[in-house]
Amino acid sequence: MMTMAATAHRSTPAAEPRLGLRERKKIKTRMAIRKATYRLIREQGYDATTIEQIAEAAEVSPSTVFRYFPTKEDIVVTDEYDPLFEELLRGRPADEPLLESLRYVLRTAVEQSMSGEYETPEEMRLRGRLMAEVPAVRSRMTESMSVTGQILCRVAAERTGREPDDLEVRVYCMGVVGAILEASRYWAEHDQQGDLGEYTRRALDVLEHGLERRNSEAP
Amino acid sequence: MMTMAATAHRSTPAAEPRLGLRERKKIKTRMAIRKATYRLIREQGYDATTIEQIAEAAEVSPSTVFRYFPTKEDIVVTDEYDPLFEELLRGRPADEPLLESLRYVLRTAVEQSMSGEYETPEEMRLRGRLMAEVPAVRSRMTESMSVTGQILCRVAAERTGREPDDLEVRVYCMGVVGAILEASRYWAEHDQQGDLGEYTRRALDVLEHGLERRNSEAP
DNA sequence: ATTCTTTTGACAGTTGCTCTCAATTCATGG
DNA sequence: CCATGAATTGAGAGCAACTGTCAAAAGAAT
Repeated sequence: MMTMAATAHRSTPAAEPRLGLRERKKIKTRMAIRKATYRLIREQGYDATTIEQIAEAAEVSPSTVFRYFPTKEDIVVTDEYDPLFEELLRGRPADEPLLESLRYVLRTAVEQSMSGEYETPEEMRLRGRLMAEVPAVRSRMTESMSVTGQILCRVAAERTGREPDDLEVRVYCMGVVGAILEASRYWAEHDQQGDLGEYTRRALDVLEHGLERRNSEAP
Repeated sequence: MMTMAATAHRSTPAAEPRLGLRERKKIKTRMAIRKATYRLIREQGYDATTIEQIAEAAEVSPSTVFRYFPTKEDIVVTDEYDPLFEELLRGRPADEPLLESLRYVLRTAVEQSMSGEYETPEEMRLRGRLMAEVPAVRSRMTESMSVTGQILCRVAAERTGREPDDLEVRVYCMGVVGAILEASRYWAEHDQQGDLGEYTRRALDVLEHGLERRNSEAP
């Protein structure tokens, strides 16, 4: 999930000697492909950047690129925050209202992604720009959010004692996801100037109170 | 908009002699391409159907197919109900709560599309199946819904006296759209057995009252 | 060192999609 | 009815994303 945050660089380079050489190499090529992609897109734009160029810049074969990422959009979009999202969400008390939990989780997630701990601010800005400008990327990002929606469905189902496939549960969760995604798009379209955290907070307020009520500025 | 309904065959074949020969031919080839596509997909599946085959079956050149539809998904997905949607919506009294207006509009739209007036039930079923089974189609359909969301934004903005680009307006509308889309998906995934009209009604109920309240069965 | 497994690269092929250009078809005014 | 001009089409070349196969190379296990 998260639209704005992704690509966790959890592995401090020489940090986990438990992993075999193979695993470490995989992580390295994965990062190499992404780095190369980011650089090339920054230099010449998304469409002008071909898989071949990416492969050459990352010093792998084109086949390898496709082995690591099913589509070109995925190189940019792929989002490893879903597990964190679920963990944070399940960490909240089960009797807390779902929107309240989301307020906390989203605030935390935004803070973390803005802090530059998981990825550089430039990478974040670039992804935001691409989300706003390149239809294919935007579309892929929406798909990605629907996976997050499924996680939300499971949690919501548990809390309300329903099935995860329950119509009401699914509808509610996709409504929430749609709203949050739109807040992110708003942020991206406005040159990422505003405070994304505040936008998502306002998004949840709207979900809770509807449109009539004016922007509540209280915490 | 509408996910379930599309492809209005408004033109009774020899109905509008006001249009020039050119216009009429355009409409005819457009329909021919779609008919051919539907038939081929029904016979051999979506992926196995190529643009070349479609062109041959519709008796036009491949270039012409692309001239009429920017992508292959669009042949299936393209949805001409947005104008109707906007018309119906604006026909409602301006002081009516937005969700109430939507209830009416969606009910009407579902009825019309189920009645088989605009397209055959088979075409509708096929589109539903593809939406559930083919990722590319589902994705394109989501994009299409976001256009509907913009219409909704404009109307919502007028009614509440805000800008169409207002964050709250956009978030609210995309929440609504996400919820409705999910109801349609639910319907499609469950073999289109249930009552789509009821599903969308329940979707709006959830948006209004949240998840806690149990399925209200009263009108 | 040897086998065995995983990962990789080379390569060929398919398909969606774009672009250009010449030929055809239709609309229009004389 | 015909000539002129505009729109529509078809043919074809070309590009890039993606798939599949297969043999070579690299890491793991004995």
